Amino acid sequence: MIIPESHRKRTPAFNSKRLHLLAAAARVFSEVGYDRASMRRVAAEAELSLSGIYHYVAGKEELLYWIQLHTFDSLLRGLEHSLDGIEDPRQRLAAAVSNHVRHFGENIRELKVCARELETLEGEAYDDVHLRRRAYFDAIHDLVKDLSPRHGAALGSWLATANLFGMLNWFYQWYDTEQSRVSLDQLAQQQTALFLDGFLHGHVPSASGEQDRGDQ
Amino acid sequence: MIIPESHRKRTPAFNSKRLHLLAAAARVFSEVGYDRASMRRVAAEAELSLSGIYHYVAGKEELLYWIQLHTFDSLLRGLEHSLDGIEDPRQRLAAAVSNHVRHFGENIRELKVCARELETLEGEAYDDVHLRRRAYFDAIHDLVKDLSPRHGAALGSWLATANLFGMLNWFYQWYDTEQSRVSLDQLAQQQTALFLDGFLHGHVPSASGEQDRGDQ
DNA sequence: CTCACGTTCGAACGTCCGTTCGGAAAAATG
DNA sequence: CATTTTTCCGAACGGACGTTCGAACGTGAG
Repeated sequence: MIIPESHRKRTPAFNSKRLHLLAAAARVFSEVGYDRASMRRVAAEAELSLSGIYHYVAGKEELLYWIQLHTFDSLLRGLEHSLDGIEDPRQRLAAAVSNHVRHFGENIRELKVCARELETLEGEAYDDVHLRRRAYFDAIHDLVKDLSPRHGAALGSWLATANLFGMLNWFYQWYDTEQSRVSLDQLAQQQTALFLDGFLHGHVPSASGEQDRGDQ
Repeated sequence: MIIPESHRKRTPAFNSKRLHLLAAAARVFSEVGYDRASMRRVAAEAELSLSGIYHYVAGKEELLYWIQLHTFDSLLRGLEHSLDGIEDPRQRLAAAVSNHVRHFGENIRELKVCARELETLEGEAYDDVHLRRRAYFDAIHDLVKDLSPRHGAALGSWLATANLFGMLNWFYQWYDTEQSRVSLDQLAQQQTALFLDGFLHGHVPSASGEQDRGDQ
């Protein structure tokens, strides 16, 4: 996991095939969880033989490692792009939430794996992913700090940010791609309004959305 | 898992010993996750032999089943008790949040197992736990609906409740019993204020608390 | 074509896991 | 006390898992 990225000769399709494998692994991991997911199942999903996997990655842990690394990188790059040119702190936070929700909607399997398996990796691999995770958290935390609420004894910005991540990351527990009646845009708007103004004062331009499934 | 609760003769200490076993299992499950937790490790933690476990439960799944059932029952009973005599919708929600946070603080291992292993059980066992989970969600949802925010096009109460659970349940990802600088009371107050009035308008009576650990 | 090397695979290995089983120890029962 | 039943355990079984290995296959370079 030291990412030596050994420079052996490789066929042109190598990288795209590895991405295909990672996507298949993300599907399996998100469906049954990392521990219950077997390499045999991943192989079947990737249309590869069991041993064929080990030509692209060194082992099961590395599958999770690359999935998480790519996802956090993508989240952070998307965030920076989303914030470009926006000055108003409120709108900047709204853009960040929108970016996060959009990523969740587009790559729900990878995000689910990231949210659920935060403590699975160990050693260098964990540290490596944790660095990205920390950078993303800090970036959002900075946005929250820039909001500077009027009251003197304000809510703790760190605690508020942690709770914001709770709102955003619990998403995968209840969001159902098929039967959801809220669009991702509406969802982002509602979550932004809820975080900034609360349930009592929050409002969104258009109609509200509801679902009908239960949750803890 | 049909809970036949066979009425064989049992020594007086049977129930307390089983609770001791469940607590040990909760410790192991919360530390390494249900799938990585081995019955051998649980046995060691419970100061029992491996095969001795099977005198108290039928298998590994039943350990998880009882932990989750007891926890949700305790949450729901605590909620009903907390709401007793309180009329104001705001204060009722505050009491609910306080109850949830207190349970988390006191039984963090069990709650962590509940939050993390929501989709692990299958069949009747899942349904049985899901019933309690659903009842708890509905109870909180009712409190949210009773808040009746002033604006016409309000935020969806279902979505808001789901996000509230996200705030509350993400807790275990970052709360560190040892080094936390926020008391559980302060935490509950801040989370209530954040949900009701948002980060911009929320305020709590006493000082705010901060931590210094990173998060996704 | 020939050769070298990236790619793929079937078969197998060693390990760890959940569970079972028969009997010993302990406790309850009379 | 004797007898029955609960409680506890060591040993082992069968299976699933991650990984390895050597050989076959495909492909591009000389």
